[in-house]
Amino acid sequence: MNPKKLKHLRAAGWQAGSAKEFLQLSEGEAALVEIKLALTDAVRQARIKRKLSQSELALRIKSSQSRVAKIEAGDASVSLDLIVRALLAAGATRKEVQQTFTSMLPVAA
Amino acid sequence: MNPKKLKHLRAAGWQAGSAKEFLQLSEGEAALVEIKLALTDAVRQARIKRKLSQSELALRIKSSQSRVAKIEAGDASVSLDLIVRALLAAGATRKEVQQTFTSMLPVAA
DNA sequence: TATAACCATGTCGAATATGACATATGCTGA
DNA sequence: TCAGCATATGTCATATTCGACATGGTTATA
Repeated sequence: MNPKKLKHLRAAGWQAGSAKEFLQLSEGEAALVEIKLALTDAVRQARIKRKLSQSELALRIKSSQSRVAKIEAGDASVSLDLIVRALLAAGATRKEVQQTFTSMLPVAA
Repeated sequence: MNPKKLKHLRAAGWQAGSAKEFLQLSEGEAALVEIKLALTDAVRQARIKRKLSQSELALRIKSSQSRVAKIEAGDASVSLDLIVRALLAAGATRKEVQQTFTSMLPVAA
């Protein structure tokens, strides 16, 4: 399975359920991917809202422009830790992070 | 200060003995730590609620009992990715996680 | 006591994520 | 046209995180 295809699948309009089936992800894995995507979208939105460049955001999290680009591109090599650090550094409040995160969780088990 | 949280902070690599050093945490770093703590608490609560042992949960995420113990202990070597995988595998619902967040001390921003 | 189930903690080689760097593309204003 | 800035993408040595294992503590049941 090639995780990099995820971005292209999404761009092509694939929905979560079908992408999950196509990539043969387990329920938990699929949910984690969806959570990550929601948070990476939030990173880009927060960064642009604050008129920060990727380089400026990279400085705040002591990382590099290329890695910020990978965060926003949904690159498979990026950890959830780094995504959340970037989101907070982009000015999102912890409450916003919590809401973005929990909104992606299942309503019932 | 809550001794359990103290332990978690120390495990996360911070010296929680002095307020001076505590203040050297950036807003984002502090927020990330608190988010992680809330989620590790949620993992344990969800696991126990469903009467799973650490070994059984470990099986579900293809990990080991020792790593599940470290997740729940807030060990610094555990990634946010793994915490969330465990949370999902433990069958946590949106409401449960929201309640775990809410049970934390309210923090401005 | 003893046996078993469960959990905590330390260690270690292997696997994965990291920042840095090079370089390409695209866009905008002089 | 072109210079400059922002962003995208690939590579790589290093740092971090991983599962696995060993081991000890606690509790319950016989």
